[in-house]
Amino acid sequence: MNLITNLKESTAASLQSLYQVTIQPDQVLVNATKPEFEGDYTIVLFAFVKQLGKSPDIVGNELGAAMQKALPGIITKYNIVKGFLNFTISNDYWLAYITNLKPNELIPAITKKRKIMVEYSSPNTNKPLHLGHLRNNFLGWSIAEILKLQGHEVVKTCIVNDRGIHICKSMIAWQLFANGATPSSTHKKGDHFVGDYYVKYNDAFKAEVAGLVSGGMSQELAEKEASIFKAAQEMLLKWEQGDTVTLDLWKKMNAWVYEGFDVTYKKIGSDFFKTYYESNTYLLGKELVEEGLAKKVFYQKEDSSVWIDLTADGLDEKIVRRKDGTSVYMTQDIGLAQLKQKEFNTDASIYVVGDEQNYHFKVLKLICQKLQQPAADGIYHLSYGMVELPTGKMKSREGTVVDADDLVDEMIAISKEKTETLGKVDDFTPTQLTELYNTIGLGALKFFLLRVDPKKKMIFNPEESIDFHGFTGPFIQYTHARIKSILRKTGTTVSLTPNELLPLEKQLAIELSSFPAVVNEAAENLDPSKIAIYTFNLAKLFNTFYAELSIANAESDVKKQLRIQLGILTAATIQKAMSVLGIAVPEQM
RNA sequence: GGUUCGGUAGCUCAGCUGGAUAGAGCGUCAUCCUUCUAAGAUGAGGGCCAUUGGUUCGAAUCCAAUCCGAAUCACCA
Repeated sequence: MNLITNLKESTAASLQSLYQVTIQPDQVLVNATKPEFEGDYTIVLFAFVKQLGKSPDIVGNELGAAMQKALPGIITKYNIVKGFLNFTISNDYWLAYITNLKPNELIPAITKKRKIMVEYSSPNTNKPLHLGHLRNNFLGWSIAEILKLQGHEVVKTCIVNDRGIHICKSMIAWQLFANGATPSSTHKKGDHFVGDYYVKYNDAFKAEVAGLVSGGMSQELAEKEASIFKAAQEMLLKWEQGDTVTLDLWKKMNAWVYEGFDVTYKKIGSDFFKTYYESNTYLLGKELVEEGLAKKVFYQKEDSSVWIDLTADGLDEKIVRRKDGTSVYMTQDIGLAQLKQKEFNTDASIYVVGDEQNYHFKVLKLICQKLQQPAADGIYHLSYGMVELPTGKMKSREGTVVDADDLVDEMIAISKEKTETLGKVDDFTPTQLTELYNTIGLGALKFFLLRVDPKKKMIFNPEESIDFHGFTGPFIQYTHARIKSILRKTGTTVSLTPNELLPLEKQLAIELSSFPAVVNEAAENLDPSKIAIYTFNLAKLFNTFYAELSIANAESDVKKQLRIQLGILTAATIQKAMSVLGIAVPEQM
């Protein structure tokens, strides 16, 4: 059993037998003891003191003695300072812990396995991926891996927004301005090629509107009357009517985009078990509306449009079917939610979508619950904040975005440059070097985007390149490479039983022991940053350990073997933790 | 205006189910490579935790009000 859980339960049991009070183990607060006090773990006594009407010193002493008796061989001593009960855990406990821990069994299997869908990425086929998509992809992929590490079954999905007026805009612009150019004729990546025409559309549109406005038309009217906009609208209509010429163009241009996306996804390591296309799902939800009307969850207005009244839940009225009988975004999404649940029989469904859609998902979940859809309670919106530039928001139509491909390439180029300057990998083959540059460049980028709380918006300054020192991916990768370098020299065979433990060795053991709890926390909060922070702290601690104590030239063989074991476990924990962030750790760098 | 989310060091961020003297990284300054990889370590400096009031033995953390910022409140997706 986990030591902290053990301490909590033991505290509750001791309080019960000492004072006949019932306290839930969860209510016992166990902290790591602050370095300036003696001990390893601290129990805060104030909570019980009040209830018992005794002084903290008396409760502390009685509880401390009882705990020591209850956990023989684990608690060696205790002290009380101002209402804090500090326990010192025996070295033997930690030595046994280290000796018995297996590098491939760091995370205990959970008992309640669930089937969870994670939907992420959600690209539009009118533009290439940008920095915001990267945050989405890394978050989605990572949370899926964290849940898998815990033992859950995870289905990664992607919904591609491949239809609509915005797609028609780039199609129109291509017809008008491309002269039959293609990605291969211009040597451009397909998604970038198409994205350029989306920008061209907006330029032409703006110019046309400006012309109309200077001719005396109001801005609002000009935006509706611009011929290029009307052409896009007309195209959407043709698309919906199944016009073959339009559909062919649409298929052709989308194919270019997918070719480009594939390259990017492969590079950044995103993968999906199933991809849904909005062109296939946008009509979903029709029967659902009927069902909702029958269940009296929805109601119909005079103009025959269908609505749901959520005012009792503190929200608004929401339309679910237009008067012309077509379904809206919300209805499609409910339909898709139902489809996904049926297809995969999921217990829970996580949507990785930006926080501008918080309201949408709140409503989505509520409607699914009211319709009594299975697993409606298992809908979670992993809401993340925008990535902004120092100048403000990124806008695709204005071309002020940090492009995903460009950024990835730049990170890899920087890692190449730095690696060459340091000159530590002269024995690598060209293939190994390419792989290493990718590993480090992507590691820096992924760590940068995953180390902060997902729900907070973050600012990215393209002028300052992403760091390779300190709280970064490469720092952790470096620590791993360092450990592996030592282990290559010392070997990894451990046979002697250790018998003493220095403070730094103990600190490492304690840090290692908290990994499963960190994974749990990350999974419960859908927050990979918890793992990023933990891994950084572990690496930092190891580096201090490394600077203070020698492994290869330890004081004795027993010490050497103990430290080899600590090295093995630290490397394994770093590797595992980084792997769920999507970051590989090199053997040498 | 309603709802939701933010405001912590010069910058980027932890800490938020209340607990001991508020922590990292970057940047600045100073030390440490003839001993396991210096993408490292050690130290210094840097704070009215937005403001005010409340609850409490104890508040960055909880409550209320105020100020500042963002998102949303589409028959767009």
